Amino acid sequence: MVVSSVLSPDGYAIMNAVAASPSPRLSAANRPNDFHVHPARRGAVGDTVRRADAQMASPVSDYTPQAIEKKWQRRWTEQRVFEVAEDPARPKFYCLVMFAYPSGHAHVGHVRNYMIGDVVARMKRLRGFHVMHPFGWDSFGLPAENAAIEHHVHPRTWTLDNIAHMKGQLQRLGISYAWEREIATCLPEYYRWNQWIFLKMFERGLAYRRRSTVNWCPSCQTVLANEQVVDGQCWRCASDVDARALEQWFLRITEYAEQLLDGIERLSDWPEKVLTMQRNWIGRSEGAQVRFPLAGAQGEAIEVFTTRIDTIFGGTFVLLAPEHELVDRMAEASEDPGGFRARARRFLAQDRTGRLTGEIEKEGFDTGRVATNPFTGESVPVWVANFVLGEYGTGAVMGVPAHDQRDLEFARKYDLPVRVVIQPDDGSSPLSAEALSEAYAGPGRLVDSGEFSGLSWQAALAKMTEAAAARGIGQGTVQYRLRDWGISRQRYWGTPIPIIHCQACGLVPVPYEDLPVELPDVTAFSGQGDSPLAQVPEFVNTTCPSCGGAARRETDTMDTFVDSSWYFYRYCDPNNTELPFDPDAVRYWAPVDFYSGGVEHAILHLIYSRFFCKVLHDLGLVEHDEPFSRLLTQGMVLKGGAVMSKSKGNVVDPDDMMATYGADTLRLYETFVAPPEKEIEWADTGLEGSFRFLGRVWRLVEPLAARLAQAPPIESVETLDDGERAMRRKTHGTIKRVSTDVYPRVHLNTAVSALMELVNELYVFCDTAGCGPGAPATGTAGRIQTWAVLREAIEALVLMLSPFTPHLAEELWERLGHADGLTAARWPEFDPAVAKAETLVIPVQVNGKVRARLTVGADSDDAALEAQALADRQVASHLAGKTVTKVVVARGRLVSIVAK
RNA sequence: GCGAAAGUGGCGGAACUGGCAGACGCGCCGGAUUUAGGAUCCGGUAGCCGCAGGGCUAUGGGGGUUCGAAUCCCCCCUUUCGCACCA
Repeated sequence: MVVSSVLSPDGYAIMNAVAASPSPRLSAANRPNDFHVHPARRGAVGDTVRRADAQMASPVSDYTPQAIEKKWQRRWTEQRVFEVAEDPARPKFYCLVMFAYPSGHAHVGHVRNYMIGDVVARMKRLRGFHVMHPFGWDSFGLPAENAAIEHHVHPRTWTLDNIAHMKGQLQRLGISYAWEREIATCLPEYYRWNQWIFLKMFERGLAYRRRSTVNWCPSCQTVLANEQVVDGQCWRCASDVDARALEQWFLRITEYAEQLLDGIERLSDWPEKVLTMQRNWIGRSEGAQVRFPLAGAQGEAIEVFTTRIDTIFGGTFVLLAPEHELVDRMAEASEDPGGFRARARRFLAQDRTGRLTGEIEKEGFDTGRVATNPFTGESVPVWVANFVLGEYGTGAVMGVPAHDQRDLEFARKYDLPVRVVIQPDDGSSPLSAEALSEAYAGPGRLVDSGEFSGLSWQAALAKMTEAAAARGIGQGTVQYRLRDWGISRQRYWGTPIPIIHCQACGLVPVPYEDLPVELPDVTAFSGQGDSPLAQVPEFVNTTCPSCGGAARRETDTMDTFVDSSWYFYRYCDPNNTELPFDPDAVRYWAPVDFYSGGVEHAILHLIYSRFFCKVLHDLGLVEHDEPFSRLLTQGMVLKGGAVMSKSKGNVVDPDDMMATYGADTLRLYETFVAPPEKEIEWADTGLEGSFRFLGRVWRLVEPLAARLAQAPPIESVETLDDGERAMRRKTHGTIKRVSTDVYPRVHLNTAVSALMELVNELYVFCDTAGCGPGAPATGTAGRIQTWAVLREAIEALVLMLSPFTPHLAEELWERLGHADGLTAARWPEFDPAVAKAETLVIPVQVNGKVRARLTVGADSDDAALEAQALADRQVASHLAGKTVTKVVVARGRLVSIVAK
């Protein structure tokens, strides 16, 4: 699906939106003219050049980025240089940046994101890889719907206009995207495959329905997203928000909990930080489920989950979550069912808001029922407690106040018994239940625990779990913090869930051939009442595909995280009308080799994508089992200490920067200012420095370009003088550094600084060698090889600069006589023989302090170095009156002398 | 509270496997050029002492390992991020 060729259902031509002219700010008519900062070129390369300048009287072009950038962007588009198709003969590289939510305008924070990907993609391309670098739009979601409600603009119009504008911005930045693979998740050509995958999951029992609570505004009669709840109140009408239980759709991600956890071990190229966050999110804990028989209820028992079965003899009460299914039945059987329920309900409400605000006082009430601790045989009271969670474990816990802080606080508050069953065995004084002010959760030995007394707590864990199983009162089990993924949204701007509700047949999947279930064209968005889709009778009323009777469509739409959980596969085959993607195309491109994006997606997006990958793997559609080989989480761009956002009004627009300095300067600055992972505080002042550098490159290369294009190749090393060999050494040293800094290290800032060093050295070289534009072909030194050396250095410079500043590089490359552009060029080859130093400067330490530096031949042996160091005048003066006890020679690096 | 990452000049940052701390850039100072400003080119720029050769002190603080520590180990402080009644 190519966005620019698609007509949306309401006839809105996306093509028009996408092809809209660039921002008026940049149109030729009103572009600021005062940009011209180089009225004349003076003294670029020292005196020689100035003299030459005067002789030649040739007009010298200034660096005028806007003209250059426009020229090359047009050429790249016309020649479709970034388009790629599968080619098994060439090594592939899939370079991905997180796609964008089309919020309206890109800001310099987005630019930084996309620049990291573009530098890597462009460099890999030059290194001979077949690079796919796609882009697209995560274009469903709440903001479009909010815009519809507030400004009466259709979400589709709002979204597509934003896409058009942002696409223009990205194109003006010269990012090397394979635009022919562009996708937008809000188009039926995309979202039908969300529906397809959903149906596959439904067939496998991975998509299911159950009751779950949502935020409900009683006044607007509508469901609210968390972000629409402000201080517990509706964002629109300020009514207090309620909890309401609805039947909702879930994806059974918990089925993959173990696989998702195991996979983390193999993600060696992900940041440790992200892996830790994912591990915690999955939250595996091993423990046991134990049944506490409920008195007065034939055969019924309360099942509790515990990670500390070793403390069970100290379990003096049982706590139920307010949402526990027993609570309702206990209320029914109690003397005052109404009061009972009211107390439980109060906790439920409190729990929701408590989660949003932070702290809640621990509270509970006695159900009046008792259960039996199956290990002690004692009767223990059953309470309902607000801090026990229905969704974790079994929704019930045993209260062990001596060894759990929350239980202790609870027991003290309600005067429940406390019993110490673990005594520390590190020699500290024994614990007593009465004096206990803090629960003891540390190691120790069991006491007052019947036959288990005397065991270490770890031994007891195993023994007692075994015992529970043997006696039929429990078993060892594993719990996850991870919960199933609720994907139902009572929203318009999302993927309709392809299910039909039939009175007779129940939940009936929409047949595959009827996909997509398209969004109806709702025009009025009030933000009130039922799900918007439920208000469209033509959409809702349908016939059952199974029995042909009257039926209703599901009116929930999908969470937008579904869209983003597999989009990277769609890029591999964006026009497929038979399947979400051709497995062969994905086999060639996937997994993603390099994925870069914001750390804010470290958990949800990345874990959902990993989940989808594993499901698609089980469906036989993909072969690999992890979607992203390498992940880089890039730092945010702050302004005034805050993330840029429209609401904060601290957005820096890249168009403003481009108008003043050009895209290349902005690109260079954002990669040079800090390492990619680090967050940065935006400051305009640094841009000047980057602009200055590019001007310096231009003034170095452009006047010499025509001459260099005629320069011969380097003949032989013997013909070069010291300065020329030194220049080549610098050139190849820089090639080595930049080659590894850009990838795999992705230390883009140090790559740029290496290039700056090269330019500095080139200026000095030109000055001393007399290589001005007016110099004779043989150079002032009469050496034709000088030009050969210079050509090698400057071509390497231009090539290595090209991932960062592609427009400038293309222009200079062309002027250097390469008519076929950088697309046909190859990354410069590093030659270790050339880079090898002829002499080394070796520091000499005496008792750990540098006292001298020796200039020695690169192949001096250790004995010679040691002798030379000891003979040094400075060293000798520091050794006077002392005895040398030890000399360490680190070959090629340093001599360290120890003396007393 | 738990987990993770990070603390280096006036500022952004560099130092790859333990081997010359401060690359590169910003800013600032000086010089050249210029009628002037701007731009450009050249030089200087961690602190302290010294006329100088040179010396001393410095990578959040304190200990340790080592011939040698920004880097490794222990303790502490600070900051940022993530999760948080998870049984």
